[in-house]
Amino acid sequence: MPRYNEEHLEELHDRRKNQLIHAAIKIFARHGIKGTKISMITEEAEVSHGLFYHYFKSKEELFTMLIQQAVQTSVAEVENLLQAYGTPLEKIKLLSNSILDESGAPFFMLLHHARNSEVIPDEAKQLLKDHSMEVYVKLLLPLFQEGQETGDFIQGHTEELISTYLTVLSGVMVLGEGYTIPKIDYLLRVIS
Amino acid sequence: MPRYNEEHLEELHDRRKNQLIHAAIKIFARHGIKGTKISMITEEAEVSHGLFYHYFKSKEELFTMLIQQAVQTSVAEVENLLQAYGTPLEKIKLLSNSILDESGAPFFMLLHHARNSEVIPDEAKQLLKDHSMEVYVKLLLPLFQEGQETGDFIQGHTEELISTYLTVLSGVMVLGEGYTIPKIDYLLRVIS
Amino acid sequence: MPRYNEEHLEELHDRRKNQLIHAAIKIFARHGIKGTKISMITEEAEVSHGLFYHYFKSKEELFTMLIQQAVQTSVAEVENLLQAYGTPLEKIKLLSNSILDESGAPFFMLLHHARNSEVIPDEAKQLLKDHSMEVYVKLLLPLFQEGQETGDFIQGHTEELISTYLTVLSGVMVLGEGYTIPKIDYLLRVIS
Amino acid sequence: MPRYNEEHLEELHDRRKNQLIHAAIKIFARHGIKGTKISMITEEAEVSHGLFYHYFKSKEELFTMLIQQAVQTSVAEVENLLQAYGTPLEKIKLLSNSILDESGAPFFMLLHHARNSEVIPDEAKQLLKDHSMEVYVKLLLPLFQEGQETGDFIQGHTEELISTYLTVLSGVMVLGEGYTIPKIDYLLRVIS
DNA sequence: TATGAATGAGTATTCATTCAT
DNA sequence: GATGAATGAATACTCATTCAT
Repeated sequence: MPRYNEEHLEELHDRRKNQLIHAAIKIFARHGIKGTKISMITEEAEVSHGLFYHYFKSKEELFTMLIQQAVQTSVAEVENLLQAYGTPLEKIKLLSNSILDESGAPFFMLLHHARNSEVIPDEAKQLLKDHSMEVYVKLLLPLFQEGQETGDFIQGHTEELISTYLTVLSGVMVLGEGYTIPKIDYLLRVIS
Repeated sequence: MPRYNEEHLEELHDRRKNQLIHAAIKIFARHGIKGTKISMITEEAEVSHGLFYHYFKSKEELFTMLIQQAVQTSVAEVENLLQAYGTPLEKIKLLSNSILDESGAPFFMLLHHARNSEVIPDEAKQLLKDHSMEVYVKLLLPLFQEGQETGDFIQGHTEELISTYLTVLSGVMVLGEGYTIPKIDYLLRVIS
Repeated sequence: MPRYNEEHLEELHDRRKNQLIHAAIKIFARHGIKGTKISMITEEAEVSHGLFYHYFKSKEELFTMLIQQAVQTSVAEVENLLQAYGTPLEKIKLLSNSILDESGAPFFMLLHHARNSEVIPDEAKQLLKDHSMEVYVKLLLPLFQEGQETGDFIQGHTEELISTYLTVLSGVMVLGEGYTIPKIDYLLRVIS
Repeated sequence: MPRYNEEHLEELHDRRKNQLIHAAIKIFARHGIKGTKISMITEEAEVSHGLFYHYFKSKEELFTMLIQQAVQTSVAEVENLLQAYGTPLEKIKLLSNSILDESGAPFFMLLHHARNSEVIPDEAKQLLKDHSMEVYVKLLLPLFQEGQETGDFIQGHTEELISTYLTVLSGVMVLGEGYTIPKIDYLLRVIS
């Protein structure tokens, strides 16, 4: 048996783990918790199903972890956006684009499944409760107010405007196969 | 020989069946095929689980039937719409409203689950294949062309415009709890 | 509602009951206890499945009753045979014929299923224990001894001879569809 | 990577599978398809019920497979017999013996249940249709013709003679517990 | 009586999880 | 670590039996 040094082993460990995580995101996003079998994940990752349990304690634990990551990442992304240069419209366009490209979808689909699933772990439920639309509305409020002042965005109830736009964005992201993601300029018409 | 008339029996039969169908739509819409247990449906309908199998052969059969109904109903609804009086914009507003109210959501969610489920019966898969966005785009094409001519709708690639609007509508419908359905006038901005 | 007199009603009752019994014999004979559903019996008798329970307490009770009848009838038949006129060979030919014709088969198949079934009621098990091959061997012993003396039958261990012949007869009766019942003269060669 | 070699694993797999197959033959032979529960098979094989489904897709699939094997094996056995040395009578005695010993019974009982079962899979039904008595009659025809010429067997319609003997043999095999298998010389009297 | 809707115990099957190798 | 055999809790489905009409 060849001997690897510690570092190499750890790297291998992480690679395997990421392999499984990526597979899990993909499958969970499409099929939800109940709809995905461990074997679907391990087949996607091209490992044996037994190996799953070397890296994660259970299906639920992994699901919860992914939800947690998704929540954290998304809030961070919005916060970053606010620091960026540009007009409010440009920033929202930036945000929309970062969501609409391929990588954004699994995040929304994961949350979507979490929200509509009977069986998600309590911990995940709590995460979702703390992660309602309101959080984003609050974060984006200053930006939208500024946009309404500059005339970038249409007038009207600001919170409602934000919430509407995010809902449209979320909906489009959640649809999955069989639908073409709309061009961003169409979507921006909702608010500008 | 029975003491009550056949009609009564048949009516009873239909009532029960509808009770179960409504329960099933509600549960399937929320949890998908894998996520719904027969017991969830029968509890919702307040009958024993055994009774389910007096009315349907299996969970899959019922699911397929519901998909079939949904597809048929929706096409019929759009066709009806085209006959209605009013400007193109008014008609689309009518259509949107009939979708956005409570009753429309389960239909979209059902189709959504069907599209993303691994386990749906072959028959249902075929139904979905024949029921792509294209069908609706084709149906609505004359209406949108007219709308573009009258200035009701924005200019540009008509098919893309229809497809975009339907995608936005579908997305919003699919989200389920935790999101507020946007006001229709916001959505109409996408095309008008 | 037309009123029937008592007698008529009773006659109707008996007719129905016999209808069900005949259906049950036919179905039990072919499919055994576990393999026959109440609905198979009631369909054969062309009544609703609910009616079954107006006449019999349970599937098991009916099965046990049929076994009991079968046992009693068969012993009686053999006893009658012994009183008949004719040589031993003629008598055995008579017996064989009465078994090999259509009506005999269900009896053997019923007993066959009872013997090989895990789930038969305790009462039926007891009946079978008391109704082993030995009973018939004992009944037929004098006849066969006489037959061996007259040269009708071959020499050898008499009980074994009887038991062998009855086994062959039973086996042939039990086969059911897909087999042609052999001509009796072939079977009689076993003992004569 | 596994520490033991593939061969070992495969051998283990086969051993388990055979364990289950033998248990299944025994139980199916006695109780038929409907009468055997998976738990009866797995208890006989001393494994958990879940393991059954690692090796077979369903109860029906296993049953069909066993029927198929039985059919194939039996035809092969008869064909081998024809190549053996000896007089026709000796060959038939050989065949009868190989059937009458313990191992032959389950085969006949399996086919018997398959023929009389309502619920056997279509595939199994087809197998049985192709595997009627006629197949064997045709195979054995030359042997019996030779036997009739040499005087080993009695004169008369050859096909009928074969079919009768096979029926007697089958019947005896199908009876199961409660009957003693007759001595072969008695059975051979039917044809010699 | 006669019917078929309704119930629930019993069985088949699936699949997350454990564990020997 | 890696594999896949093994287990058993959870769930789908069947069918004998009851009961309102």
